[in-house]
Amino acid sequence: MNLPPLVQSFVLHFGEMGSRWGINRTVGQIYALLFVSPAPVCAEEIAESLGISRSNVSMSLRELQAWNLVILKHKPDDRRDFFTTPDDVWHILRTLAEERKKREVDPTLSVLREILMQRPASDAERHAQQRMSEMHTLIEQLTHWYEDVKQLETERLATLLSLGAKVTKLLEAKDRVVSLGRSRRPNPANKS
Amino acid sequence: MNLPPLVQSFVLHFGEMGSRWGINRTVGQIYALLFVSPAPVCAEEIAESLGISRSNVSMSLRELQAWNLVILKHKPDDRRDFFTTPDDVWHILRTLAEERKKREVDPTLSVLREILMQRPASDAERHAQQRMSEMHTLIEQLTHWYEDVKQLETERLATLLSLGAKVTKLLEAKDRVVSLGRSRRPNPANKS
DNA sequence: TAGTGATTTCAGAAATTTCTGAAATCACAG
DNA sequence: CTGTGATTTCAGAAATTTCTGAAATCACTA
Repeated sequence: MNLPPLVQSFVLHFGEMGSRWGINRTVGQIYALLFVSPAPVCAEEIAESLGISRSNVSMSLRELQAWNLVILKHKPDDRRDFFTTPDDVWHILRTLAEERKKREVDPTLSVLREILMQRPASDAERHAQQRMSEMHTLIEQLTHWYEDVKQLETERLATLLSLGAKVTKLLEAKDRVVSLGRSRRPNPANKS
Repeated sequence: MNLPPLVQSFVLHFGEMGSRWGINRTVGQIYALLFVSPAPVCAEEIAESLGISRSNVSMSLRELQAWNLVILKHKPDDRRDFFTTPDDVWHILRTLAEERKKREVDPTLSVLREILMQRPASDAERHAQQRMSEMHTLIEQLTHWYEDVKQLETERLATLLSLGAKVTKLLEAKDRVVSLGRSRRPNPANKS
């Protein structure tokens, strides 16, 4: 591996990190390299920079493409493919979230749903279903929230993020306003 | 493996899923088994139920304990350890988030910070630092948000979740109220 | 203190994943 | 068509991870 030292630390770290997720070392390293490169890089150069075989690069790039994490570029009068990552880190975050959901959450949800359809044949199964149903409910809540907020434009999302828990303050304020409204002009349709 | 069919599907799925995260098949299976079991289970019984060696169970339980995902229980007049998962799925979610952050996010943040302290020795390094700084900023925003909302009680958190993107509506409403207030009683300290 | 049963450790076996080099395929130019 | 260079595929090699059984340790009792 022959890279500027600062880039090398980053690449190596992503390699190690990669294996802590499901992706492997090489894939992580390639991604890191592309992320910090000032211009699109061709496969040959990746292999050289990281000191790995050409074929390994080919397979790892395929993997990254399956994750929608790299972009193909071309230069005029050059048949080779060049690769980059999207510029916008928010965009990258969204892709990552989407892909991980697809791979990790969706299959679990569908298994849970399937199991919950079945009729329990014993107390043990009845209890197990109860637990799975709790899990199912939680995951559904989380994915609904996700589907909802992922529609937001980045700017709004960032605002929301920076507000953090302060939004609850806002909620309280709203509640106060609403109940204030109610006490002045009580709504007979409201049972509480 | 000799389990009620419905439990078995769940356990097998978690095994497969496990390897898609960083944890291995056995750890995933054991966790799933404990999660749906009506009462604490001892190591011997886990080994039997899943058809794996006693020593493998021991090591995997150790791993789960490192993740704070299991609880030890004892029965009177029984020296053996019995294991369960916490009851509350929200609590489990929090633990999971905390541990993954600790293992996946924190080390990355610290590597990024370290690299960003260094003086770039070339244009390539300067550009790389620029990119890493974008990544660093984004991750910091996300972790700040996380540190903030994780303090909320579960009930509030659930409310927030179910609101989803609708909170932005609330923000807009607030903005309207604020600007309304301003136009009627302009604040000279406010430059905009 | 010796004995008993539960648990953990750990070296090596087994399984799985990752990586490579050689061959095949592909896309284009002459 | 034929040649050239880029890319992909894939069988097996290499590396890594997971799993086991035997031995060691531990905690407690008699």
